[in-house]
Amino acid sequence: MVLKMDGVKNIVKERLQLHGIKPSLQRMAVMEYLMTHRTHPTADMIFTALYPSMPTLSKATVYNTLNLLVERGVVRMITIEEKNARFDACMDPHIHFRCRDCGSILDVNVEAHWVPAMPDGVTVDMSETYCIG
Amino acid sequence: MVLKMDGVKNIVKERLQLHGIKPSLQRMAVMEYLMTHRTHPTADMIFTALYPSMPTLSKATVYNTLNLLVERGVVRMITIEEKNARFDACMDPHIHFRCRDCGSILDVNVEAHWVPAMPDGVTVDMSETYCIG
DNA sequence: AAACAAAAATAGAATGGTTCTAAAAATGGA
DNA sequence: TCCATTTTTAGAACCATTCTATTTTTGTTT
Repeated sequence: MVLKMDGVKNIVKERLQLHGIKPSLQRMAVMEYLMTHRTHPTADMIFTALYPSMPTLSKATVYNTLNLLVERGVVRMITIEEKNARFDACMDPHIHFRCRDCGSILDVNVEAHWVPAMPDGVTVDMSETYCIG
Repeated sequence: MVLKMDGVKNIVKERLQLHGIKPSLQRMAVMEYLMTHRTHPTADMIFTALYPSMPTLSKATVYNTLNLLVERGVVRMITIEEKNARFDACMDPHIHFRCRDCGSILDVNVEAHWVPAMPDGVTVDMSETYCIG
C-alpha cells in the first residue's frame, strides 16, 4: 500500500492522455486543481494557488493549458462574468447561476426534457449548453 | 400627418423616462439603436454605427449610457462571449445561443415550465435568466 | 437675459485580463 | 550525445472597459 501510486494524479493523467494531451507537470497541476476544486476558478486563482509549490510556473502556462484543455473538450470555459473567464472540469450537463451578492457560482443539474424546441436547421449538443446567467 | 412626431423616437423617450433616465440626445441614440437593431451589438458596434451622424460622440458616453441602462433594468448585458459584452433591449424572457462558426447570437423563447427546481433557499427571478452559451 | 449649480458628455490616460513573442528549458528519438 | 520538437517562461503587447479631469449642456433663479 505504501508503494501505491497517488490515485488522484493517476486519474488526472489518464484524463489528459485520453484526450491526446501530454501530461506535463504543469498541465497535471492545473487539471488536478480543477478536478479537486469545484469552485469554477479563474485563471488567476489557479495560478495563485499553484505558484507557492511551483515557483517557476508562469501565468502564460496556465492560460496555455486552460486553452488547450478547452479546445480538446476536457474542461469548459464559463463566460458568466464580464471580466474573468471561469473554468470547470465537470463535463456532465449542468448549468450555472451566479449569486448577485457574493459572486459565487452555483451548479444546477438539468433534466434532458428541458432542451428547447430549436428553430429549423438548428441542433444542440447538450454537452455544450452550460451557462445561464 | 406631416407634423406628427417620430413614433420610434417617442417610444424610446418614453421607455427612458419610465425608468427615470433623462433622455439626452446621446442616450436616445443608443437606446434607439438597440431597439431597432436586434443584433445583440457590442458597445463598439453601437459607437461605430452612431458616430457618422454624431461626430462628437465619445466611446465613454456609449459605455456610460449602456451601464446606466443596465443598472436601471432597461437593457440586458449578455456575457456569452469571452471578450465583448453584448447588449439587448428586449426584456422578454428568452435565452441566447451563439453560433460556433459565425458568432451570431440567436434568440430562443423559453416556456415558464423550464424553470428548474432550485436548491433550498434559492429563488430565481425569471427576467434575470437570459444566457445559455 | 445673466449667473449659477447640477448633470452629462468628452478625450485621453489608466487598468487589467488575456494573448503574443522570442528565448530558454525539457523531452524523446536516432 | 546530438538534434528536432514540444513545452515553458518572462515580459511586452493588445484591447475592452473604466477612470479622471475638463468642458459642455441643461435647468433654475434673479
